[in-house]
Order: sequence, then structure tokens, then C-alpha cells
Amino acid sequence: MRSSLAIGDFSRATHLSVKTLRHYHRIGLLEPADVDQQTGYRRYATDQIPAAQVIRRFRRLDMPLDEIQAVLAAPDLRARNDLIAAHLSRLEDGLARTQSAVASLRDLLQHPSPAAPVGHRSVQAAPAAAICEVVGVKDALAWYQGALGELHATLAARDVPAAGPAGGIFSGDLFARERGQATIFIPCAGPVRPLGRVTPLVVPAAELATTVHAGPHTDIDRAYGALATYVTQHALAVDGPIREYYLVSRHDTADESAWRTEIGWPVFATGTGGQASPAVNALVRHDEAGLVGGDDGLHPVAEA
Amino acid sequence: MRSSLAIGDFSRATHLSVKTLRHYHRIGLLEPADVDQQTGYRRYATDQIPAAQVIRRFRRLDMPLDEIQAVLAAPDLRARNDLIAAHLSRLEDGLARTQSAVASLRDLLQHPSPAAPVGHRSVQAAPAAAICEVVGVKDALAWYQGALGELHATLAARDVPAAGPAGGIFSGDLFARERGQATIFIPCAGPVRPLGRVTPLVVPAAELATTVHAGPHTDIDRAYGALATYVTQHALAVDGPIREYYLVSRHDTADESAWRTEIGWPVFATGTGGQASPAVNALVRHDEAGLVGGDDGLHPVAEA
DNA sequence: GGCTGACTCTCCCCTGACGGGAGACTGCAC
DNA sequence: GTGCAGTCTCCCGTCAGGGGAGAGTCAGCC
Repeated sequence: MRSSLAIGDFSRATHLSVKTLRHYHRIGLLEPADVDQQTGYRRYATDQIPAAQVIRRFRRLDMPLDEIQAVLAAPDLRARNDLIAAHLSRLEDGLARTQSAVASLRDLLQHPSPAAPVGHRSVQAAPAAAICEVVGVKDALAWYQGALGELHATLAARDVPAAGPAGGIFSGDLFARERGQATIFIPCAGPVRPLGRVTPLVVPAAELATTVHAGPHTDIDRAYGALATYVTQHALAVDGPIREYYLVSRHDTADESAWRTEIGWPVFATGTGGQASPAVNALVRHDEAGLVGGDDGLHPVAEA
Repeated sequence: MRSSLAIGDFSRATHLSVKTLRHYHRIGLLEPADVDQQTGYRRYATDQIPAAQVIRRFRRLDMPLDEIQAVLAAPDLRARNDLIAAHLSRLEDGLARTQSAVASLRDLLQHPSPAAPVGHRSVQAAPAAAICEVVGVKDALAWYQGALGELHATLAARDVPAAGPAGGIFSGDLFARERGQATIFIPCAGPVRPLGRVTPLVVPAAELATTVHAGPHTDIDRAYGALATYVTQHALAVDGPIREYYLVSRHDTADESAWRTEIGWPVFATGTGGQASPAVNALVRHDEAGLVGGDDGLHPVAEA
């Protein structure tokens, strides 16, 4: 009763390539039923075919191999379904991100000049309740939402009213090195006793170059670009972590286009001065404007 | 007039990490405005910020860097839009594939036993018009559609009627090594003069173990698995390239669930015989069945 | 002019999920 | 015995960067 298959036959049976099968063996995802001690030849059993097919299905959903392993090794149905549901919801997140990226790209190409005016503002030291951690830039959005929620909840529980819009303070490393210190705060009149991640903080005074960004945060790099251009051309230098004030945010309205975020860069003057000619955005104006000539060629993925 | 930024400042301005900027420099995607000959220090101009933002937008759509380069270097608007549209349509394809993969996974987990009966069939040599090429398994679907279309068109132009359903012959290497010889043919009574890729071919006689697969080709590995199990447990061996006959296909109906594909494996008996106990699919029945307990946890991506 | 700390440089290795290919060994039918 | 298809291991490459080492540089400040 030869009920075992050589790797090539098993490959034909499962549409997994020989290389792939060897790889799955190496990492322990799909062990052959038998391996000849002498020759190293792998032998698969026919009842391994369904498992291989399941693996193939998961891989077509881009599930990482270690997660597939976890799914197959899950102790019960519930754990399994949780893992699968988690992956599917990640897929949905990815789809939503893609859709917003398409919209954002289209917007950038069709309206190259954001015309965000940059101004100056002196902020004074102000007491606040804050959450401060080192985070990776990829987790920043999720972290921001969680931290802000916790802050609001804590203040509400303590009956402490907010003395202004919430804000954030972000180390430059967060962008330059993918990881850095991040702080979310809500100003409030009095001191706040610590609770959970929430600690009291005096947001330090600063001289800020600021601009107000309108719309969702996927586009916020435009405001950063405008600030960088302004700061550079006015012979200023950045001095410390960047601030954001969430004037109108998810907390206030679900309409992303109504959001208003003030970006503030702490600046100081450098010796070498002088204004540069306003050649800013020339590339976009000359080279990118009208890239999309109307409505053809660029439509959100979901429309098709 | 210091209108240039060090790499760290440019990173803050664009939200591209320093590592990423160096990488883009190395591959020539985004060259700094100036590089100090002595120190190697990079200097970026403020008017490079918009270009960096455009690159960031494309990367968020997972566009490969070389394609972004092509988009930025495109000679005119039309070429640009074509490249962008091509990428967006790839994204849509990916979405469609994901959706069908979710459906296919769910189906496999809910109905583990396909119960595809395997039979035997002797086919006789038959003349046909064929297209035969070496293709990669990833291009196989697109190639199949193109080849079949060309075959149909050629026969129609020549007024040669088909003498049976179209079929395919696929080398085992196509699955085992990701690349192999593939042939698509349409049987026809008389000989066919070559035209384009179409050549005459006598489909050789064979003794086939066959099963008929119902539904879209994303699930076709089930039929392959059933055949492999049958062949193995009946002490047979595969002898030559695999065949498919497209009894009901895209050419006949747009309803994928109505498709019927006959898979045929050329077999011959081996010396060592004997039936194995029907332990087939035990893994699925014991371990996978009901993995999705109803309708919760698994819903197509598009529904959310 | 010197110190110090932040910034930047290059170079090398790492990721995930395999694919390509070299060179050696094995299985199996004739 | 022979031939050849199948299989083995091992090493390197992909893509878009990230991590870190070790060395060099810039700029404010005294």
C-alpha cells in the first residue's frame, strides 16, 4: 500500500511548488509524513493534501506563514476563528487605506498648491494631562487614538474640564528614524493626578511657526512640506519636537474633510539670513499639475 | 540663502525616513539637489518636497519604485496616466482575487469533502489546432485566456468548426517548478494551417484518470487533490503531462459556478498494488470541519 | 580655538516567502 | 548496467527598506 507521494507528486496534487514544499518543511509548517533517514527524500501522505490546500488558501489571502501555523495549531474553533477574523479585518483595513490613498493621490495631483499660509505663534507654558510613550511611526495612528480616548475618559471620570484643544508633541526621530517619543495631551486648568498611562505635564512655552491643515491626516504631509519650505526660506531652524493641535478632529466630527489640525514647529533664527525667490512648488506646478486630465484614469478602487 | 535642507530636515518635511531617502538616492529615484564631494552629506532643495510627497503617495499604493520612477520620467501626460491607470487596475485585480480567495477559503472550510468521483477514460488521438508555449504559472491564467481567444478567432476566421470542447495540456513542471510547457487546443476535424501562434497538433491518445470539477478555477486544486488521492491509493503512477477539458467555461457562460472542467491524469499501473483504507480527508473532517461556525467571522472583504 | 552633542556618512546584515541554479546523489524502468 | 528524471542541499537574489556599528562632520557655545 503505497499511500505516500514523492514531493513532485505532492506538488502536482496541491499546486504548491517543490521549492515551496521544502520551505514549509524547513519552517515546520507542513512536515512530510516521512523523511528517509539515508537519502533525505520526503514522502507525503494523501491525507496531507487537504491541509496543504488549506495552507494554499490562506496564502492567497497573504496570511503570513507563522499565522497560518498558529491557525492550524489553534487549540479550539474559537481561537481559530479569532485568528482568521483578525486577518480578514487587517485585509479590510488595508483596503480602506488603499482607497484613501487613491483619493489622496488624486487630490495631490489635481490640486498641487495647498496654499497653506504659515504664521507665527508664541505659546505659553500650560498644564495638561498627557500620555507619553516611545512608539513606531507605523503604530502611531492606532496609538494616538487609544491615548486620546484614554485621556478623554480619565478627565471625564475626574470631572476635569479641558482648557483647550488636545495636542501632540512628536520627536523628530519619529519621522526620521521610524520610531520616537510621542506625547498626546489635553490642557486643563489644574494639576491632574496620575492614573493609568495618564500623567500631569506642563507643555513648555515655545515660539512656533504654524500652519493649519484641513482634512484627513493622510494628507498632513502637505502642511509639513509647507512648514519646511517656510522655515528654510526664512532662515529659521527647527528647535525641538514638533507639535500638533487638534482643533477639529475625529472626536468632534466624523466628517474628515472638516478636521482642522494646527502644526507647529518650534523655530529660532539662524545667522545666515535672506529670503529665497518663491520658486517653491515649481516642480508641482510645472510638472505635476493636470497629471490627471479630468476624471479618466483615476478612480477609487471600490468603484470598479 | 540657505534654501537647502539636510537629510534629517528633509525627512521631517516629507515624512520619509532617513533610511528611505538614502535608499531613493542610491537607486536614483530622488537625487539630492547637492551632494558634498568631501563629506558625502546630502542637501535637498525645498522644491523637491512636492516630488517626495508624490512618491510617498504612490508608495502608499504599493507601487514598485521602478514604476514610480517611470511615472515621474514619463514623457507626457498620456504615458503617465497610462502607467497610473495600469497600476490601479492591478490593484483592482488584486482586490477581486482577494474576494474570490475569501469565498474559496470559506467554501473549503465549510464543505471539506468535495466528493468528486474519479473515473477512467481512454481518449484517442485527435487532430486539433493548438497554441503551445512555455509559461510561468503566475501568467498562466492570462496566457490561457489570450491563447483560447486567439484559437477561437483563428478557427472562426478559417471557418473550421470545433469537433469538441477546448482543452489544455500542462507539463508537471508548471506546478512543481513554477514554469513549464503549456498547450491550449481546440479539436477540429481537419488539419489547420498555422497562423500566428496557432499550429496544428495531434493530441495523443492516453489512458486518463479523470474527474470533473464544478465551479471557478480558484478551487480547481480540490479536483487535483482528489485525483492524486485516487491515483496513489490505486497503485497508479502519473505518466506525462496533465490534461484539462473545458466542458463549460468562461467562453460559454459568465456564471462561474456553472463551469465544468474535466481534469485528466495519464496513468499506468505500477507493480506494487493494493487498496488503502479510506482515511482520506480525515484531517479535514476531524480538524477543519466547522472551523467557521456559521456566518460569523468570515465575510468577504467587500461587505464591510 | 576647542569642546560637546547631535547629525550624517558608509558598510554589512536582516526581514518574508520563496525562485534560480549548481553540483551531487537516488529511484526506477528497461 | 544504463540512462534519465527526480530529489537532495547549499548559496545567492528578489523588494523596500530597518538595525546597528564605527567613523566622520557640523554647529552652537564658551
